[in-house]
Amino acid sequence: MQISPDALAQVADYFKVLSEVSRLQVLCCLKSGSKNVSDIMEATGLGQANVSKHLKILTQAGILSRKPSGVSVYYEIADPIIFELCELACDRLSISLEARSQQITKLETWRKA
Amino acid sequence: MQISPDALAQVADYFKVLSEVSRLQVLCCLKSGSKNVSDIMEATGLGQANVSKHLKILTQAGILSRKPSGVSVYYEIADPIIFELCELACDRLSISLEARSQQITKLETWRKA
DNA sequence: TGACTATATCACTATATAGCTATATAGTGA
DNA sequence: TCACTATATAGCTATATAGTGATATAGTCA
Repeated sequence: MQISPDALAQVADYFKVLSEVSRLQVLCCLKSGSKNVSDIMEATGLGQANVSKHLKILTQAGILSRKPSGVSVYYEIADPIIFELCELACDRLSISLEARSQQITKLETWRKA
Repeated sequence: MQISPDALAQVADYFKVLSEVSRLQVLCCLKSGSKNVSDIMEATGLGQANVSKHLKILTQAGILSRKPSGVSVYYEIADPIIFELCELACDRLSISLEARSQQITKLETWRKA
């Protein structure tokens, strides 16, 4: 193993941030542009404390940027790379779904033979 | 929100598989080629039951393929895309490390001023 | 200043899972 | 068949964290 566990831990932490549905929902609803916390709550249906917590995690990971404006706070995507990551993951998922359906087809062919 | 939480859940699950140091260690040690469970145990230093569990998770996610051979079982990377994912994550991490060190530099410049 | 609103944080519960030990299963050679 | 080895699984504990309700903080307007 050439890569140190410490370095891998950073990568793992980064993926962990992206491994929660609620956070992905937040990212999706910010894809169209900057929003404040109330907007995000409405768009995602998540509770206020919960949204706040997720926003903090995403911001600390460098994925979102935080811009207070008057009494509210606007968040926006700081790092569009995450969408590339998500697309890669989606590609992989669609491939594996295809593979699965091919297997099912194969099984059915087998059963009929 | 256009994307259904169900679809996001699949993406989240995929990232979750990649969000554990032990599993990244396994992937790293398989980057050079197929290995059996004992080899993986030795390369990673993980316990047998634990390795077995992680291998199952990675295989079910479609990331590894499993090939029994006699009394042992060889695993190999089924989907090299994961390394692209990891590289993207690493790029992002190095960028944020850079940004952080720039901020520190900025702070120090400020302090000296 | 005080009332009001938006956001952040705290304290808690419930759930998920990494890692461990012990055990089960499967393949191999006597 | 039995003994042996490699891998998988079951049961367990400890830890992490998502979500919630209550509270704290900060900005705005009267």
